[in-house]
Amino acid sequence: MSHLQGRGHCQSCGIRHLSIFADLGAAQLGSISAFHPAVVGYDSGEVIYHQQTPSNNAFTLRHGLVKLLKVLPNGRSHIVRVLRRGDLFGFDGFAGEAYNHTAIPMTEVEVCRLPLTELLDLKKQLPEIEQSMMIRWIVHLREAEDMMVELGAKKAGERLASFLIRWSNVDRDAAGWVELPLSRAEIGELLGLTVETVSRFMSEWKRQGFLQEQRGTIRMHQVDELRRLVCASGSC
Amino acid sequence: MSHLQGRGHCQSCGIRHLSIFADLGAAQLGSISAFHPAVVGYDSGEVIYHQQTPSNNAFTLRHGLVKLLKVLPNGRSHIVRVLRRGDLFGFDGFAGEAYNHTAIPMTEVEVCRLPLTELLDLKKQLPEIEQSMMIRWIVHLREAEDMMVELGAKKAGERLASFLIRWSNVDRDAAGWVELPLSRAEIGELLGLTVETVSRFMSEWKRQGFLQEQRGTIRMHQVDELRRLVCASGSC
DNA sequence: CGCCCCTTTGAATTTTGTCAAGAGCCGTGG
DNA sequence: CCACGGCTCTTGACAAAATTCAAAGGGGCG
Repeated sequence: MSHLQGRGHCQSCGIRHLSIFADLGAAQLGSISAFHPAVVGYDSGEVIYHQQTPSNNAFTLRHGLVKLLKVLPNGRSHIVRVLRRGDLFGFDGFAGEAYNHTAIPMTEVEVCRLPLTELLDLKKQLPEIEQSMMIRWIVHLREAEDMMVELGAKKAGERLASFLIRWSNVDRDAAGWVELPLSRAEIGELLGLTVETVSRFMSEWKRQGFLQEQRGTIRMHQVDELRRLVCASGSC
Repeated sequence: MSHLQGRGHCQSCGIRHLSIFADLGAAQLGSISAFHPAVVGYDSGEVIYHQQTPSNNAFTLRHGLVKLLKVLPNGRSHIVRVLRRGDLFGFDGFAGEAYNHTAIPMTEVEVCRLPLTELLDLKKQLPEIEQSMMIRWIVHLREAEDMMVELGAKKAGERLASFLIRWSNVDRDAAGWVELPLSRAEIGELLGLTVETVSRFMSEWKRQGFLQEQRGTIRMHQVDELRRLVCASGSC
């Protein structure tokens, strides 16, 4: 069950450097000292907010992973984005709109709940926050464009390969292992494929030695091989 | 060939009400009186800017249609968005990034070329502009999310149908006709389909009387029929 | 241990893409 | 004015890709 964990102190927050408050100087830090967003914990699979529900709060992800997904009336669903530490989400209310997607943790998570009215005030007062949010929007837009190309112009193997390559470029440990806490079904929902298709390619690549996997952790053994094989002729 | 048509006067601009300057009050209009963006004309098929090129100008589309597309190294390409009158585009430079896509007119067009440095100043001075740009980014992000669902979770017929339905909901004349200045190939690039697939569905629907077409203009004769047929079980 | 969920794999089927050819349309230049 | 070349669009036949259906294997957890 979700539970309030208390009030956050943005100034001393451990992930402030990843948040929209990252660029505040010492002088501006005082301005946010009165801002104590609720820190809320959620279990994997709970709903942080639901699509088409009024958007009154934005959130910053403190740790864990969150998926943003859209569900069609017929039950099919598509994951629109996977969020990481420091990501801001749920700000549709800034444009006067309801949430456009549903936010669900894929692991245990902790988020800061930021009331939009307060956040709007802060944003107006502090140009650094303004700027930081603008950059995030532009970057997300770019990522969304890139994802549309993945979905629209590439085939299954290419999509999966470039997803894995992208994924394994962050948080990879010294030995090259990366946590991949997505089920085959979730990878499918993200890439517009079925579970079976994802599974087939993964198995094939494991057989060929391009990829290793151990309980939710993968290692790209031969990124170049995989890239060459699947992204041949410049599709990745 | 593209050609400079002179300097624009934002205050009296005919499409100001559609632009990021729409919400300025009489008082603020003076602030932009010194801002005279170049007005530039382009022919269909020219390049306004090219992906991976430094982004120093944003643009506002005055009339005509522009497609934003991404080309993969292997030549495959995908249309990421189709712009209409009043749309702002090419602002990647705000995030310090090169253009993420290529902008090409699909008709003769006229744009205002807005130097990012000047636009940034205006944005800082006038909260209305700030606000207006923020809302646009959020809305684009929502549209991008919706498009990802189209591409990832729907099949050919469903994508095409919902595209046509969306398209015909704007600029439809009294008799129900809408200009559709996209070739089958372009519709395909937008929806992640081949020319042939698009053509097959269109022909089929014309045969069935759901759709009429005359030299670049279409009419959805029985939107409900089409919706029922193709979007059965709630996919649209 | 047994249950449940996730994954894998196979086989059949559907969907979409590919290739090829012909039809329609339009503008150019003879 | 008409013929020609270069387009886009359409259509068919076939191939490839991906989904669907079905069944079995595996691992974690109560």
